[in-house]
Amino acid sequence: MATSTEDDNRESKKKKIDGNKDVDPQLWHAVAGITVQIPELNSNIFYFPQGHAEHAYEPVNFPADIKIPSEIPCRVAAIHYRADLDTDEVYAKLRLVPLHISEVSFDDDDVTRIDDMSETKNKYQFYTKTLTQSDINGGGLSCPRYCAETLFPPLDYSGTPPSQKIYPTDFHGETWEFKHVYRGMPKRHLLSTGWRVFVTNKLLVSGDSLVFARAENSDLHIGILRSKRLNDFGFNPSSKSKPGNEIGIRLVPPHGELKSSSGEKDDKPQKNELSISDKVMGIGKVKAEDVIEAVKLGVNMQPFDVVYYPRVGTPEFFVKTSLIRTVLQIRWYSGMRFKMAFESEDSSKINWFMGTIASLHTADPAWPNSLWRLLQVTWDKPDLLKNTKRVNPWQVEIPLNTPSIPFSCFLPPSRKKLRLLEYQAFPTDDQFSMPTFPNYFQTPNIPSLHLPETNPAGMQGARRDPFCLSLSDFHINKSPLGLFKPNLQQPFDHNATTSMTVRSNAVLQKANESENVPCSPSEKQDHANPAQIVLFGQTIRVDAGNENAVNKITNSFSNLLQDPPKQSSGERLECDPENQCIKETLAGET
Amino acid sequence: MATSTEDDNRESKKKKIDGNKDVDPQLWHAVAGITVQIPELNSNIFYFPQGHAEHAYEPVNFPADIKIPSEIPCRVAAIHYRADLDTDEVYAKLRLVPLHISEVSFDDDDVTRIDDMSETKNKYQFYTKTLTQSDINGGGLSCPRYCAETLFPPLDYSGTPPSQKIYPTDFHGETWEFKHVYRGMPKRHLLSTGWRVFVTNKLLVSGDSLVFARAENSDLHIGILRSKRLNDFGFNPSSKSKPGNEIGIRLVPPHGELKSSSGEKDDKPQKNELSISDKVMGIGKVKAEDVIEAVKLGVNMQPFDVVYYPRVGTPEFFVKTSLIRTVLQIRWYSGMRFKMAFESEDSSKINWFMGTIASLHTADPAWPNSLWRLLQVTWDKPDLLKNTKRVNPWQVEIPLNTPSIPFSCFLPPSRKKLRLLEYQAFPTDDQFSMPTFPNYFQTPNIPSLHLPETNPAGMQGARRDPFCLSLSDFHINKSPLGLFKPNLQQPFDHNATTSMTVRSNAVLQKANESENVPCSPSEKQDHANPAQIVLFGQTIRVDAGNENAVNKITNSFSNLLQDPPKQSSGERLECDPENQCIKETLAGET
DNA sequence: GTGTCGGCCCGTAGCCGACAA
DNA sequence: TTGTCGGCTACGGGCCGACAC
Repeated sequence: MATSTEDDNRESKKKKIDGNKDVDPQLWHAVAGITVQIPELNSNIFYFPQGHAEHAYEPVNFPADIKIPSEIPCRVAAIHYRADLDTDEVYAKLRLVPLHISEVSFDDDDVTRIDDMSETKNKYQFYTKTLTQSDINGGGLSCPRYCAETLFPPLDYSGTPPSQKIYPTDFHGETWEFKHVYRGMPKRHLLSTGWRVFVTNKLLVSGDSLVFARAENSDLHIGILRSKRLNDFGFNPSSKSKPGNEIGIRLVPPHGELKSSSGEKDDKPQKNELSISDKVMGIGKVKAEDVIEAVKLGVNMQPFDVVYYPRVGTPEFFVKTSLIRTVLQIRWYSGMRFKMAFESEDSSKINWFMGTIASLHTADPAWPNSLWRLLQVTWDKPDLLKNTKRVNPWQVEIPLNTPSIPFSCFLPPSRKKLRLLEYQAFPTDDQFSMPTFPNYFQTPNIPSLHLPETNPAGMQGARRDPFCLSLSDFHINKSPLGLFKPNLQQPFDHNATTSMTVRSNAVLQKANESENVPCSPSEKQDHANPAQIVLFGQTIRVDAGNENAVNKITNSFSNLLQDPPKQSSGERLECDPENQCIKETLAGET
Repeated sequence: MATSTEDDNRESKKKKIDGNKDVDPQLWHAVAGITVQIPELNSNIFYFPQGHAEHAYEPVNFPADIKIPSEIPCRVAAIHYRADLDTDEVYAKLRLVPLHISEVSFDDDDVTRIDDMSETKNKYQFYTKTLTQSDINGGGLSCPRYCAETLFPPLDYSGTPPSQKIYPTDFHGETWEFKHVYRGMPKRHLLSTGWRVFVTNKLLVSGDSLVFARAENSDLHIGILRSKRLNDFGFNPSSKSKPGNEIGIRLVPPHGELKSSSGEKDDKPQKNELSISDKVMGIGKVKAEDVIEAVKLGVNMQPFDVVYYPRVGTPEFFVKTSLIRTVLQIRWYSGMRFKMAFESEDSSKINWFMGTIASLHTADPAWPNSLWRLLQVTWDKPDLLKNTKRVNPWQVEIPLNTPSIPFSCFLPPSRKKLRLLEYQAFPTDDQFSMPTFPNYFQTPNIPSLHLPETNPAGMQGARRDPFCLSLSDFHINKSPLGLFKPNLQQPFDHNATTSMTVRSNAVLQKANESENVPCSPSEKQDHANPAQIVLFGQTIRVDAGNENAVNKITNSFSNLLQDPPKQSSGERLECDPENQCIKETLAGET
């Protein structure tokens, strides 16, 4: 439908008919946002009804007659990566299969991986351009040389001016036609004819980003990454979310089909009119009844589907079990310093914001034991984040060398085991004992955890601690946006913050080792011989690239429960961030 | 919002905020369609769940666990006349209060009328223009001289060319600005600047009608009457309703907000794109759950609200009790000739179609005793009405002198009472004995009816029977569209059809007496002294203008039950159509 | 190398009278 | 009297190089 010339017989049109087809996961992630992570197929997660409810566009009144747990352990049975037919907004549809407590694994490597290697491969070359005012209002798109020369088909420069047609396809398989011309003085690459149609059709505004992706077969794809101006919970200073709503959820009626400005009822163009970004960002996308239906099925141990729109901005409501385990291994206290990642305004990089935990309160009295938005926080720059008052513990990172930590949480390495009693002697009365999750950890196959501590002294002052993997590493390695790398490699000031990660590092398994700089950047690993380990009676195959993850888990447990498992690469031991950073356990030793 | 000049301080904008306010009933009726009638406030009606379900845009699955009657008697406790904020489509919201059988009145005059007189007054002058292709595609609206000179503010003809701005307000209170210019050779009135904006905004197409209304204070109003091209149940030959659906209900998903053509995803204008008329007409507007909710409340004798979009085209699902009584007094049989009113394609007049009752079958086996769409019919011109197979008995009129009536249903006047037994001897095996409604009629205050017959011999061949009021009269008198009168006065060929009305004539109370030609057109009535009558132990005040209705009812019953009530104007007695036309009763005499 | 600006050109929306039914 | 048509015109979309950061 976008290609209007008659001489081409490329397939256009018709694609909209066959409903919503899946988008390539790499393309999907390229526009989902740099902070978005979707659990692996078959991995175990905790599903949070509260978090799901935040994704609804209307208030969710959970039925009072059934007891709804604050979280439901599930297996991820299916993942569909898709794009909204109206807005192009990406979303993921996950099928979750509730698990009995006895079935829950907190180990990332219990996942049966299907085609892990194929996912690892970078099938695309990406370029992301944030649209300027001139791109929108002017006659065409000013296309950076790198994008034109690297991703577009080779241009015959003999023309006057040199020009060609390019035919990228959007996430629905629709093909668009643009005139690509090299002209001006000095010469530059422009997309002229066809660009206006695209802007109008996709309702682009300046600040939105365009993602070009060139597949291996030279096919060109085009995706849209809407501006996060009005993003999650008032990150933006001009946020319109109502004051007084501590969590900052905006409840608005669902927006219907998109209308272009020219289709508005008003005859004057309205400057205050909401753009599509406003409609996409910060607004829940699912129906309250869908949330309730999902919860009901989950409570009854029935499989259920959830739809997750990452650009809505509220956190994921499914969290890997391993990450929850990590969270539970941290002693949280009020006054604790942390940093948290936010997508930058042009969505191209991550901004880190420092804050302090003000208190630990459950967000909703209906779930007195929930981890959801457990942390009530204050920010060092409160004006920028004034509507973000509560965050999830798995969203934050704990910098190690922040001076404001009231007393060291890192105990000497000799003290291998701590009793709960000792924690209760801590002076901080906001100290939080996880109320529900110990139930999971006290099941037979997940014994109470007592993790080892190491001496953090050696880490102090390190410019980049080789023993500690940070969220920034995680994102560098995970992102298929290779072109973002220059930005991502300086996500925060390493002079000031050496980090203890809270987020799951299991994604490291997908990392390209050459980018896995913290340990031994120049050292190539042996991919030939996957090792096996035995953990809790389970045989786990250690794929190349998975060793880190396995090591982390096994190290975490090994000091407590059994002999150190076989190490496929011994030098990796000290690279384990959890071994380094997670020091405590909550349940008493059995 | 429509008024864009700065020099005016009329209120514009802002009106959309305060939700949906009521529209003046006269304005409302002007665009609801010429055949639409809404019962009076406080009148008694029967609510038909089946009919309500036809107004849903999705299949209605009534709960199987509760017994749902085919009709529920109700009092009309509130009426809101409104216009859809998106489409300008008019709709009525009625609050219905279920009645116990003992409370049901079949008498139009049990209604407590509030401000009857104010409603009677014609507060507006109307003009309706059906839009031509030139009006839509050309630069402006060709405005008939009558409309411009009668409804618009007086134009100063000294200009070159003479022109002014006019500021009509639509049904939402939004004001629009049009340049009204008198130019061309020969001179004519045109709306130029501003017209295009209105067409685009309201998504008008040729065939739609524009209703101008000038209020007494000279305020100008503008309403939209969408084309009925795709109207009720395939009246139009090009109807897109699916074959095989006998009733012809189209079940389509709800349409979202309107999109103008320019807002469509496709960059090419699509000729096959549905216009707003297609979206408005022939498509249910209410949710299935709303229907079910209404029915549930009704069954439990709780008040409930219903929303009725007259332009959807399926019949009203609330019918005055008096009309139902009339229906029950007619002996229906297969082979019976009838005529039925349909709105003409340009909505300006009524077309009458002749047909024959094929059989009497309940439309849905779930309601074996329902009157809803009881009549299965064949049409004299079946190609035009091929999807209208079933109609409600109260929708039709029975012409008296049609030769195809197999035998006279009008018995001699001396036979004042008939026994059911006699009917059962009739040869027509499709003869129908009303299965449920006798329950209502056998209640103490509505005794079994035995209505008088009069000799129809005198009526045969009458050019216009003074004793029989037809549907056409009804519409002439009811319609506030005074300008339609020239069309309406010849709704069908009086040489061929003298009619026995089936439709309620209670609306006569609103009639302007000077238009009430059948009886004594030149005679003015005495408005000074409202009379009272006693009927079934109830004192009924006979307002001026209500006498006809009261007379009809009282005459109908008087011969059976008690002494003739006081006649406020004796010469009106023979004017009663029911006295003339309703001949039979179904229940045996008690 | 690329964002922004002003100019120019061309397509078309919109207004017009001519003409005919 | 008013529907339709073709022409004219003014406006703005869209493409251009100049220029500056």
